[in-house]
Amino acid sequence: MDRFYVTTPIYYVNDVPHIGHAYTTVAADTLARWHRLNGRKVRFLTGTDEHGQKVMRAAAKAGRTPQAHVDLLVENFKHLWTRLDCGWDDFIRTTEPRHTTVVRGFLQQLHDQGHIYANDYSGWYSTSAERFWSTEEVTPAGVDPAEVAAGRVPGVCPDTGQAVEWLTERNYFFRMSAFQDRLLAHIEANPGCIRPEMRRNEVLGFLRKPLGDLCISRPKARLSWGIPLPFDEDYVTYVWFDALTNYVSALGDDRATWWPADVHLVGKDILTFHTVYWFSMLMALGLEPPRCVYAHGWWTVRRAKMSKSAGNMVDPHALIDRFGADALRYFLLREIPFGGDGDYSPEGFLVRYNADLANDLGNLAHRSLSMAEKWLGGVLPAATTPTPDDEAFLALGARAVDTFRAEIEAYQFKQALEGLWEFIRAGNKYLDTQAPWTLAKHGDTARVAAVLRNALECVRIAASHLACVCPGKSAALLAKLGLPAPDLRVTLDALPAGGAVAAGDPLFPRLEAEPEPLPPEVPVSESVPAPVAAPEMELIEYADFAKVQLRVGRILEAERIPKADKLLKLAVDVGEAAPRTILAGIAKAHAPEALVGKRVVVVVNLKPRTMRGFESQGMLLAAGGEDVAALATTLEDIAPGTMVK
RNA sequence: CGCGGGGUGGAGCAGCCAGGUAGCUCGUCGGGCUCAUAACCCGAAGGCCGCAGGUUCAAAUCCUGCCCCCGCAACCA
Repeated sequence: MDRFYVTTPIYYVNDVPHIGHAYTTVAADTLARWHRLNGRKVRFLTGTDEHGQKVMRAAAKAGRTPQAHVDLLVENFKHLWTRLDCGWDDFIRTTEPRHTTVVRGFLQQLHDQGHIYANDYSGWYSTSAERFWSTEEVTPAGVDPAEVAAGRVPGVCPDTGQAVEWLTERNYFFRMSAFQDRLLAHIEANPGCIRPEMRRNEVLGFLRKPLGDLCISRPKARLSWGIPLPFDEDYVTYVWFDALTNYVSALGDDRATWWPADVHLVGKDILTFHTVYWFSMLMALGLEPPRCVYAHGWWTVRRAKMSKSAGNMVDPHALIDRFGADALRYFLLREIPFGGDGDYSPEGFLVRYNADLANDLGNLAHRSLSMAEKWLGGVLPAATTPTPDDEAFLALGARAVDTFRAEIEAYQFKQALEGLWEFIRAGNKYLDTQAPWTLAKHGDTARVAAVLRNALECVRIAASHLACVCPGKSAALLAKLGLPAPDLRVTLDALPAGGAVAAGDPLFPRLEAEPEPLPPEVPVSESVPAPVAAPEMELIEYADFAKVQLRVGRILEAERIPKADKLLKLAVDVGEAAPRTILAGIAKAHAPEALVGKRVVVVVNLKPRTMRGFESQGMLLAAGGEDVAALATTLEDIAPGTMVK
């Protein structure tokens, strides 16, 4: 098995790349570099997912054709990967003919083999959300779904709150259910095929429930920007069927060489698609499932979820600007266990950078090289017979390298780097113990040479192994040692005697915290060349606004609702005979008792809606996103019921 | 009882599956060194391993119950 095929997901081209995208890609690139270093044939695939409604809308707003639009946007990703030193072997775009041809071929094959059937699908369709919902999903809380099914109570879209209509639509389905048993058997027989183990258990749990068939078509009338079905041009291919196929379509004629993939790296959010859907698709097509799907965790920012609305997306470009690509790559892989969630903060980044890169590694390299310049004239001495101390030092190196090798091949980057750093720290300790500066004073030039040479071999071993994690700095460091390429051998006689070495500037200069907060929470980097479509604002007439009736209200009572984290039940005086019952999703930001007596602004002519068994007779105005609902109020104390306009 | 993850010295984590001296990084304090990027090396302080029971010669580790936190789901008109 001397080949290694690693993939990232294809990223949705309409997204602005953030630290999460960078994470997966850096991990994949590191694996690719590592296996290449070890002489294996490697193929590293990444790419972009370019179909779908969002792209079409964004293109329309920008006044471009969808294709022209994605041609522009794809550069966002390529540019970032280039800056991050991520050297893909292949970059697949789902709009390329080499991809669409394979998708259509797969669909035709499954169709011919009877794995695809047409069926009328009936369900509640929400025009606003552009999707179907089940009866349970559109049933207002506290209502018997049977009432909705019978048409006595109108259903509402859970996403948009708009009305839904019962629609019957002909669609094509993949008989995924037929593969349930085989899927289960495969995953049980191959413990390593879904990792970490926790994720595998999740999938197994999912597969123990009845598995439905997969709708793999969308009527063109609703969605035109996609790959037409080969056997019915009135439909386009479901986005996941399209997207997942990329891992095979990118191989072209080399499929026999590279399939099955050694590992698909994915985020935990798309695990089901990459296991249940993808495995069963491959089984139906007569292809092997990938050897491993590895689901990693998510990054939070200062313990908060990263989201566009919170405006805390971490922009990799800003971090590269300040710390360099290699430091970012190191941080991503070293900071958190691969598989778990992790937290990013500028302070944490700085600590990691200074402690590991500047102090441990950078300083070891710099002090060793400086001493070599000072006492050896910058010339590498010949290797000598190691003393017991030297042997012990080398043994630590061997152990560190063993750990590094084993852990990285098990996708445990954090542990791999921790292992390597034990040797780097040991290098600093070795220098302190051997104290070449004292030896130099006593004129023991032979031992000074031997000690410094050994320290430089340690630097060489560390730098060589880091070639996969920090390719730029690794090359720079090896160049200081006079080496043109990494040399992974764990010996004390690898460096060529007589070679010139020079300290030069520190590799990772120590950085102080900036007085102003570090800048990585910029929403969109200016260094991204491609434009991002500006949000287009629809203008309305005054008459439209006048339809909304607002009044000042005073909160009389407020209480939590059982089993609802976000919902508060309020009694609000809006100047009417009786107070209104209003449900508001503000429980995260406001304690009920603190709300009583407060003035709020209420929409009084909104259709009542039942949630959690209570009818809400209005809506409070509030600023902010999900968890930061700042309630709107009036500056002056004014009587409940007063109109607001 | 919706699903899952987690509670270990000031911070972040490992150890738990295969019970038996509680380990690492950062921080703090003291010392050393002076080759080096105020870096490096040594030492110390600091933990009843969420709570309560149980099994055992022995529990952070196994079992039971409870409490708390975080995701997802539900829920934000």
